[in-house]
Amino acid sequence: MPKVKQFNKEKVLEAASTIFHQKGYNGTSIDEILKATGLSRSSLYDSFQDKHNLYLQSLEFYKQASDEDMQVVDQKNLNGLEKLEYLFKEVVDHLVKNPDDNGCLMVNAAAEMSKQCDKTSQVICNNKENVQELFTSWLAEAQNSQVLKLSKPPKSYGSFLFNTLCGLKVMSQSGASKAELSNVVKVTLDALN
Amino acid sequence: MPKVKQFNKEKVLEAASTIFHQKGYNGTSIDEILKATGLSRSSLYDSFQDKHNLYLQSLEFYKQASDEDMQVVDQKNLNGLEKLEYLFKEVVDHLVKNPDDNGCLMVNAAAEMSKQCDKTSQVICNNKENVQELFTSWLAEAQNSQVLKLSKPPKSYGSFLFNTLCGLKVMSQSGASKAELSNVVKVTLDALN
DNA sequence: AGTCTATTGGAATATTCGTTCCGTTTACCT
DNA sequence: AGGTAAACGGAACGAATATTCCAATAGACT
Repeated sequence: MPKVKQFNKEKVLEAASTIFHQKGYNGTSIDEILKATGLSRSSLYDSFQDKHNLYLQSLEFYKQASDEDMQVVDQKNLNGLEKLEYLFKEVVDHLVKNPDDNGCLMVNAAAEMSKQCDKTSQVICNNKENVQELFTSWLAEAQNSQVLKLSKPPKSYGSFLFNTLCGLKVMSQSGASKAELSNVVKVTLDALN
Repeated sequence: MPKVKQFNKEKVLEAASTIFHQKGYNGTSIDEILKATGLSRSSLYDSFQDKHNLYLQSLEFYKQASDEDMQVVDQKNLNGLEKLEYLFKEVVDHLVKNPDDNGCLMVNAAAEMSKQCDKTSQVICNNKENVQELFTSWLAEAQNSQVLKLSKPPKSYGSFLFNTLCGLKVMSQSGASKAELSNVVKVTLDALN
């Protein structure tokens, strides 16, 4: 075998997803990507084909990472409602503490790319379905264990909660304070009755 | 006086805001703007300074137009809750009927530009405050006329409703159906108790 | 030890980008 | 009617863009 790779694919995708997150697809140049990832120009094209492909892989990486975050919450010893409370609190904290992150890559990708790139919109759509299903399962669990008494099917609230989540990520980009975001979460969770 | 302008500034801003809406700031080239607006290259730079300035003016135009839409709803002979119902129904209808529009320029600008351009984020922030205040006033009216009995201050629900609105515009970009969006609106409005 | 080959650095390319510039046009004013 | 100056059309500019190419490198195999 020849010379061995001097970069770690996961680290590269993490750095790439961070800069795409901050500046968007069209707002990020190859030179910026090279600087952010430490990759050489040739390695980027050899290993990731082109900018667009790297973007898609970065999106998938980001989705996978946030999936894992959610799995961690899911495996905590909490009831469904507590999991929701925990997750939303975590989201608000993260949005407030990392303003440079620029909200949420998935939301930004939906805004910038969903109508321009079918593959991007597929990732976004899959993410939406996954998160909604997880929320729905938490709600069903809370209902089964009599923590909640929902007046509508859990699925209705699942998409409602996902909608709130998307909203939070936009509002954090629109000058909302932590108090405001926390208030939105409170009103949302109080609506589960 | 010299030769008279062959374009209408409002029409130009409308066309420009449409294409920025569809393709974003970085995704739209000057050539595309010229084609969309019918402007000549010189007229664009003579009258709008540069691309960035045209973008800001387009944003303001868009904000003003949506302000006017809201004023129309505000002046209808409806109580506060009915105004909310009417507006949200209108938003969902518009999002579903105009998929090519690409959601909402204000949301897309928040995602793409808020961290890159202070002037953009000011417009976005102003819009947020305006809409929240209007929602809050509708809620207060509904409460005063005993249409609603809110368990929290109207302002709390004002930002909650704005958050839902932002969420809808992201979800419509994420593959949500009209039924799903309508469901979100229903759950949201049912939460006003 | 020497060959092989994936990896790498960086020059080079062709396009596209936003912007400037200038000559021409044309409606208004005196 | 003619001079004036704003508006226009389009060529031209340099900078930045994404991508390709090739020579140099260096680790793994025989």
